[in-house]
Amino acid sequence: MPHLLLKDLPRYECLLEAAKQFPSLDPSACEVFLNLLRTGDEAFRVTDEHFQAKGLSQGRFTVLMLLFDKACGQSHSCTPAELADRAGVTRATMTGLIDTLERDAMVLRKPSASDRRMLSVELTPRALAFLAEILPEHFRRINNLMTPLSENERRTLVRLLGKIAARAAEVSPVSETAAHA
Amino acid sequence: MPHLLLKDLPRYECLLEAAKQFPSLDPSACEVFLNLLRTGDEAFRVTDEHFQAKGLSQGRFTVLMLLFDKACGQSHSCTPAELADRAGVTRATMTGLIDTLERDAMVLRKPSASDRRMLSVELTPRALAFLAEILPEHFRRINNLMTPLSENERRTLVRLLGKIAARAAEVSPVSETAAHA
DNA sequence: CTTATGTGATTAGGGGGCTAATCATAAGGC
DNA sequence: GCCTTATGATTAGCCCCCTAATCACATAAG
Repeated sequence: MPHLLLKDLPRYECLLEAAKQFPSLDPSACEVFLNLLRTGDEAFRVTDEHFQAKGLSQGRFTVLMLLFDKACGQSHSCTPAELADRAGVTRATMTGLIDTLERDAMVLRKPSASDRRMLSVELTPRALAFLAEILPEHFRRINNLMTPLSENERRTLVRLLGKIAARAAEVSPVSETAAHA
Repeated sequence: MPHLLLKDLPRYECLLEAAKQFPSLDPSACEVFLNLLRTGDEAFRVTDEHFQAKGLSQGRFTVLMLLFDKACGQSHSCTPAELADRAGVTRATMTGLIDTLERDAMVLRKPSASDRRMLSVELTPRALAFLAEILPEHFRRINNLMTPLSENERRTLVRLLGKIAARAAEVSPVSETAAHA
């Protein structure tokens, strides 16, 4: 779901104007920031539109992909805690996602033999068929979105985004509290 | 609030591997896509962290900024419909946002004199003082996030993001249905 | 004037995030 | 063995987003 954002980005001249009122405002930094958030949202929307048409949310898609990745490896299952950790959501949220996926017969909860506190979550055959149906179109949408960029531009973009992401990780590291809770 | 996303991006080799299974998967396009969404989320988090500490959400901040922009111009107020339109959310959502802002004494609802269906929403002095307090730190955080990029790199990044955003607007234009509902 | 239609705001109900609290089971110290 | 502590999953309750339905008022047609 897109973040709430100004639909019309402030124009550069407006930023220069506002900078007079707020000395700490750096117009070029703000411009990058606003464009980054908006483009991220637009890109998200392109794929989310497809998911919604198929009755999927981004959260449910992520869970299915994590389990699909597991299924391609050796282990066929995963605990809710591991899924929450890898998806970057709380365990409470993962409980809710698994609830709706189970209701839609996409996953199965199975008790763990070794530790009776734990569950193991598995994809159903229905989920595998569903993913095989939607993934090609998903990738096509991503390709289509990126067609305006040459291979060279893609490398540049990834490099510049990486600089920002690395800086963000320094400035406000993802808290480890969730993992300990 | 960040989109639910894989915390650990698939590495490039994994994308190449997965491409064998899905012919429609273009590794470089996917790489840009995943980095864009993740970096957008990280950037969002840097500012949202600050907002949350001040008891603000992104949605409420956007509404305050829209009204603040109005207040800097001539008109001191705005209808909920206009706010919803400019923020890119539904009117129902805007009703909820205004509810919580009014509860926190940040905005006032006033009946319109000319049309008794309409309201006008105004910032309170408390909101103005609040914005004056938090905005400098908000801009500082954005500057800090962008320090790794030179002015040249910023221009490049904005240009490349613009290409994607333009493509997204072509591929899946923002529906006008919300405005008509 | 009366009625149909359009438009502003709201409400009702659902999804999906979150935190904090709860409950069952494990594991370790005495 | 028993009690404390830690950890897995869940529940309860909040916020913010959505769509669809509702209500009040304006406006135009007959």
